[in-house]
Amino acid sequence: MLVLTPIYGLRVRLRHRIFIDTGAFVLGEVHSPFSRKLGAFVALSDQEMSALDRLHSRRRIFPVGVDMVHQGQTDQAAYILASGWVCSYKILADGARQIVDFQLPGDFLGLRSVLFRTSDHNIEPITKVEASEVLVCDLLETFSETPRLATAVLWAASRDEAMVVEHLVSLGRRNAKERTAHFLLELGARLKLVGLGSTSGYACPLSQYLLADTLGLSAVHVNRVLRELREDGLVTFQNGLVEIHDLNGLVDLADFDKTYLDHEGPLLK
Amino acid sequence: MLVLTPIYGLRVRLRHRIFIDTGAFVLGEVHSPFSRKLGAFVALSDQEMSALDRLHSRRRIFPVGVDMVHQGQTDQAAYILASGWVCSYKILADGARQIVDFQLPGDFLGLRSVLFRTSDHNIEPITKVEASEVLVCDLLETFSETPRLATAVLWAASRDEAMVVEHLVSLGRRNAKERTAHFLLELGARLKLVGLGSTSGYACPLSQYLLADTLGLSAVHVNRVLRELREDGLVTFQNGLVEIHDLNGLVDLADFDKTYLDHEGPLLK
DNA sequence: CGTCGGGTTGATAACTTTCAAATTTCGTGG
DNA sequence: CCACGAAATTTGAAAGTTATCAACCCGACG
Repeated sequence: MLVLTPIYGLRVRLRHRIFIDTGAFVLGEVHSPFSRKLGAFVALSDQEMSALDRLHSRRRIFPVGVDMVHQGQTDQAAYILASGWVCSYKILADGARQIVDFQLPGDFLGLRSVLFRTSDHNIEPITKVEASEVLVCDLLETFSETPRLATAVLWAASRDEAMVVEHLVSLGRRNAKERTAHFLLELGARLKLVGLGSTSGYACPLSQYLLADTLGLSAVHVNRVLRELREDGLVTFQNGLVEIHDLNGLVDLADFDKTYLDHEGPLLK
Repeated sequence: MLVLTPIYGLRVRLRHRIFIDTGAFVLGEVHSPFSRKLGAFVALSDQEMSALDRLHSRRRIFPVGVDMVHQGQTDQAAYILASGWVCSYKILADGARQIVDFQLPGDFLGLRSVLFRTSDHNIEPITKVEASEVLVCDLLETFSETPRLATAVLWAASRDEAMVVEHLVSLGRRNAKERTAHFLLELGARLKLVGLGSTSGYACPLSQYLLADTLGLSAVHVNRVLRELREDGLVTFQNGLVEIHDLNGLVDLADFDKTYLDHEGPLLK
């Protein structure tokens, strides 16, 4: 049920021509990352699972580099990411960019912007993206038919919010190394939740420039920090692959909240 | 109707014994900052106004320095701040603190934590605080009777969220001076919305330590930055009073989004 | 092949913190 | 009303962190 069949997802070419899948899955054959993630919060029945899958009807594809949403754009849609990664960011007057958050497969996109109508940030695909457009009415209908799903979505949304806050804390009070470590751990925890990674590593399509704009650093410094982390035997981030060599060391360095990593079963039976 | 009668709010003693009120108001005689703020988003009828005022029945007082909410605490309540300032913050393992957000009179407190049940941050009063405890059921009832209020509250919540994001951007991509300027402007805009300040200044009970923990700086550096801003003729922050001497200069320096400052009438008639 | 977008490294500059000490302000008890 | 101690502000000097500039390398791709 959870076998991932790589077909058209982003692929990372490694030395020696090994391919690693970063998020594609075949619809219909397996449950989506979205169901999988929600399933981690609330134990879902088959009926609830299929109610979720029905949300994935209006499938759309977005190419790399073309913004899905612009600052100030109205007529927002909400999406569920099926495969690929996107980032939401803001641009300052001097051209500097700050990435606020990434959305990974299984994440909801623009849930709030729909309510608020206008978006105050840009959203850009990092990789080729497949997403299901979700109409507000469909969502509400699903919620009223299967209320436990509403709980699960709310839970997921709260987690996203908590992550933005943790990101803020990182920028304010962690140094470059701690910040980078924290970010890599968090990414890992999120990916693990949707079956795209483990505590030992994951495929990651982010360039050092993207990392820099996320961590509030310069790309050059990100490079140095990654080297230090590598030399310390903590993590390796090379060729699109993050390998965690010393989980405890990293968690320790980053002051990472382990509860993210550790919940195996659903929180709500 | 909007006369503010200072009675028991925080007062700031200035040179020459001038007192400035920072948030007290007499309940019953005037509408609360909360109604006032929501009124800025959605034009409210008298009936809606009084529906709001009814939410203020369970009044509670919190002294300075005693946390209202602890990290990990369950059984959350939601509050509407009537007077005084509070901050929400996180503490890192090494003892460093990052303030995520301030709540000012008229702000909602813990709206989300109620849903999520446990709080992942601490909340502490900066000044003596008066807040109305709001029961979820009362809130929902109010919303169903006066749906436009739900819109307004949602609007306010979205604004709060946007502010956290903007804060994150500041920490990531603005230097100390820009960041400080941005923060002071934002605070001003928020206070103006509830009638506690104008574009020329406001009373502010924050110490330089609090500022430092907000801006991700050291207290010493905050002090220097404030001096620079003062010497540049932009703002003055002394004796609990922020005076904006060159609004355009500040807005320019901070790359501040003026739409915050400029909406005079309600956005939704 | 040549270009182009990453990645890597060194040298230098800019920004921010830390430490230490003096000064001012504030609250409280006499 | 004054005096005292605690807390907050202010300033200087030195150290640490991160950015910027410049150069070079490498693999992918047309």
